[in-house]
Amino acid sequence: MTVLGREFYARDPKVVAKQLLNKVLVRGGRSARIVEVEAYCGPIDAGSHAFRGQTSRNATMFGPGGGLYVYFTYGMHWCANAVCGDVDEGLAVLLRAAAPLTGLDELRSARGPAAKRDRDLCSGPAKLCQAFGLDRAFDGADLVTGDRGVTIIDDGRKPPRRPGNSVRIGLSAGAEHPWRWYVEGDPNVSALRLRKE
DNA sequence: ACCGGGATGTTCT
DNA sequence: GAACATCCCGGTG
Repeated sequence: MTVLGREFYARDPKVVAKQLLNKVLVRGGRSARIVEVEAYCGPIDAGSHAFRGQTSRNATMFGPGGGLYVYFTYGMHWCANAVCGDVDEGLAVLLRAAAPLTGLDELRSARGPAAKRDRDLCSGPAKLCQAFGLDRAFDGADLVTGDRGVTIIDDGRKPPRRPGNSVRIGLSAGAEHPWRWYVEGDPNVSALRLRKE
């Protein structure tokens, strides 16, 4: 039961992404096992918010690894990333889905009536944020120090030896990169929808 | 089950 | 003014 340290995040996000599978996101009494992630690789990645350089929106991505980058999208949703690498690199891993472990009542009440089954609580990046109450107020929090009460821990379960892999979901630019990984067979992994052209 | 469309507002062109 | 790292609901098979 150890909190992931700075050195865990200070690497290539494609490596960090795979290593984050089966780690546990914690906020207070709420916790869930991470089962689906995507890597976003800065200036070389047309699908990344960091592709066109630093702005006020994505500033957290350019901070040190271990930061929590929370952004607003589609007019109503929040998504959370673990920042990777070093200062000014603009690298991150999007937390896409998780398997609820503890604090189920809190997760349910935060998600509302649309979440009928436990697998509806955290089976998508915006659902996960809603379930954990992550919004603008958490952008820039430090996962390493547990700043603002959010952290990621290792409870001893190893990442899958052979994770599922695909292109990333919902992108137009950068859609060719196969930088999504997930725990094969987990019911909380979000549905793979192909983007209409 | 698998589609299609609407909600909703910030960000960048 | 368009795009957007999404979700939910109501149609149809």
